[in-house]
Amino acid sequence: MEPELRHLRYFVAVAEELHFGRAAVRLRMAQPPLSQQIRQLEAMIGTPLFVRTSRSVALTPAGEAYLDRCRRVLATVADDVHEAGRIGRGEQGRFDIGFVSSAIQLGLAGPIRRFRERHPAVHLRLHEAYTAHIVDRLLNGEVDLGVVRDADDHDDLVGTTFATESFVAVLPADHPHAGDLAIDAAVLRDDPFVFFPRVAGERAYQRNLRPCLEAGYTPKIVQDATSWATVAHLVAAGLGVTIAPASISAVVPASVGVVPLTGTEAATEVQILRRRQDDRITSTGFEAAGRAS
Amino acid sequence: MEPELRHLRYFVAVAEELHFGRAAVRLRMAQPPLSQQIRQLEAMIGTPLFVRTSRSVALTPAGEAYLDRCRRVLATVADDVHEAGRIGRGEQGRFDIGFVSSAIQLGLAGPIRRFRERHPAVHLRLHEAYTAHIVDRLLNGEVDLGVVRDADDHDDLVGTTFATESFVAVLPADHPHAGDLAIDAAVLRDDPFVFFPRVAGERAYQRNLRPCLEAGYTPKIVQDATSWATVAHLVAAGLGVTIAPASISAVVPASVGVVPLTGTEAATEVQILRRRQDDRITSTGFEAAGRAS
DNA sequence: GGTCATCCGTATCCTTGAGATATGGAACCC
DNA sequence: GGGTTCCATATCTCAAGGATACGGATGACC
Repeated sequence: MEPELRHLRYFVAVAEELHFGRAAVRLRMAQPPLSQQIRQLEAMIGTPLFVRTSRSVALTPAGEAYLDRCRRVLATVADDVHEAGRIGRGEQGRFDIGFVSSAIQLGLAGPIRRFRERHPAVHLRLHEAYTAHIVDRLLNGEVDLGVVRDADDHDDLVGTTFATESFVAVLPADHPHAGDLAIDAAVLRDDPFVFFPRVAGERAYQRNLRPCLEAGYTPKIVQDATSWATVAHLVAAGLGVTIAPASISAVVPASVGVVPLTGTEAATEVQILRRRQDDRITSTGFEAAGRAS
Repeated sequence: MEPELRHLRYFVAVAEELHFGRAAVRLRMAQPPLSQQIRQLEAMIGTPLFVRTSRSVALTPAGEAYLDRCRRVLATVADDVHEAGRIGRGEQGRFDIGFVSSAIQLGLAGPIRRFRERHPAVHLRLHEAYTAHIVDRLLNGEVDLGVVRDADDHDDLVGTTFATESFVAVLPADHPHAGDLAIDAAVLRDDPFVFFPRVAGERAYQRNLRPCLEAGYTPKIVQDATSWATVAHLVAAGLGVTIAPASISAVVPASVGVVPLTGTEAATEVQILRRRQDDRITSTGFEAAGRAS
C-alpha cells in the first residue's frame, strides 16, 4: 500500500502537537481514525514514527527525519498547484507572439514593453512571419497572439484593430512621377509591378490590389519578394514599381520615391488576433496595451 | 479540496499514455473513474491539464509543467519512505550532494571519500547538474549540499570556497595561437566563440566573459553547449574558440590547444554551499573535509 | 458518403474504507 | 483506590472512489 498525502498531513499534525487528541481537533476529526491512519503509515514505512506511552508521544529518529521530508512535500504540492494555476491563467510560463514585420514600424514595441513590465514572470517569445502563417500557428496553438495584416475572418479567432494605414506608391528614382507630391494609381497602369507573395495572406493581397482595381486595371506583376524591404530594394534596382502600406517608408532605400495615392479610400489594417476561447489575461490584456499606445 | 497523491499518480499515467483508456488499464481501474479524478484535479488547480478532443488527448502548457512537478513529488515521497525505513533500521539516512561536473576534476573525490569513511551509515547520493539548478534544489531541500561554480549570494545559504581557478583559452589545433605559451584575450576578438548556456548560472557566465570584456570586446557566441566537455569537442571540430576555467584541460580532446591567459586577473570559484539553518554534522562537516584536501 | 470503430464523457449503481461512536486499558495524580 | 488522562480496539455508518452501461463525437474505411 502506498501513502497518500492524507497520511503525511496527519503525521505532521501529530508530530507538531505530540498529542493525538489535540492533533485530531486541529484536523477536525475524531482521535481513533487518526491513530489508525498513523498506524497505517508506520506499517507502510516499516518502522515506528512515534514512541507512545499512554502518557506521552515522542518522535523516533526516523519520525524526526520523516517530519522534515513531509513538510517539504506538502509545501511543494501546494506550490505546484499554484504554479500550474498561474501558468493556466497566463501569469507565468511562455507567451508566443507572431507578428508581421511592419507591426514594428507601427509601434508594436510599446505594447511589448508594457507586456514585459506587467508580466515579468512570463517568457515572451517573438516570431516574425506572414499573416497566413501566423493565423495557422495561432489556430494550432504554436503562438498565443498574432499581430497580422488584413487577416481573413475566422470563427475561432477574435481581433482588434491595432493600426490603419493608407497605401503609397513606391517608385524608382528615375520614374517620371518619382518626385510628385501625390499621384493616382491610374498612372501606373503600364508599369511592371513588384509585389509581395499572395500566399502571405489573401485578404491583404486583395486590399493591396484595390487601388489598381479601382483605377480600372490589374497590375502586371513581374516579380514577387518575401518582404516589403526586399520589394523596396527591387524597386530601387529598377525592376518595377509597387503599391504598399504607408509604413513601407521606414524600410525603403533613400534612392526611391514614396508617393501618396489620391483618388482611393483603400486602406489596410494591422490587427491583434487571439483565440476566442483564450481568456488568459496575458492574451486579453495585450489588446488593451495596444489601444493605450 | 486538496489533491491527494492518487490524483498525481493518475495524472502522470494519463500524461504518459496520452490516452485515458490505456492509462486506466495501467492503473488497473476502469476509465470513467479515472476521467473523474482527473477532472477533480483540474478543478482543484483551476485550469485544464489536458486538451481533449474525442480523438486525442494532449497536455496544456500548465499540464506540461505540472507533470514534471508531479514526477518529482512522487519520486520524493517514495524516497522518503525508504529513507525513514532505513533510519528505523539503524542506518542514518541519505545525504544528497549536487555538484557541477568540473568539481570532480578539482578533487571533489577526496572529500567524498572522507565523508563516506566518517559517516558509513549514511546513504550518499550524488547528482550532477548546473549551478542554477543546484541552488534551486538546495533551497527546496532536494539536495543537502551543493558544489557549485560562482553561485549568486543568497540569504538562506552559506558557502565556503572549495577551489579557485584562472581562465584559459581553448583553441582548435589549426588556430594561429594554438601553440602559444600564453595569449591575451584580445587576440580572440574576431574569433567565433562556443560557450556554455547562460541559464546554467548567471554569475558564472559573467565571470567567464570578463577576460573578453576587459580586453574591450564582447565575444561573438555562435553556439552554446550543455557541458564543458561538449564545448571542448565543438572547439576541436572547428566551430570556434572558447575561454573556460582551467580545469577544462582534463576533458579536452588531445587535438585542441589549451593556452593560459595573460593580462587578466579574472578568476572563477567553486564553492560548497549549504542551507544556513542546516547544522547537521553531515552538512557542516563536509566543508572541513573540503578544506583538509 | 454512409457505416463502423474508437474514445471520452455522463448516468447510475455498488463497494470499499475513512471517519464517528462507544469502550477498554494503562499510566499518573491525589 | 478512585479519578483523570490519553491512546488503542471494536463496531458501525456513510461518503466517495470505482465499476457498469450507455451516449455522442470524430476520424477511418470501404
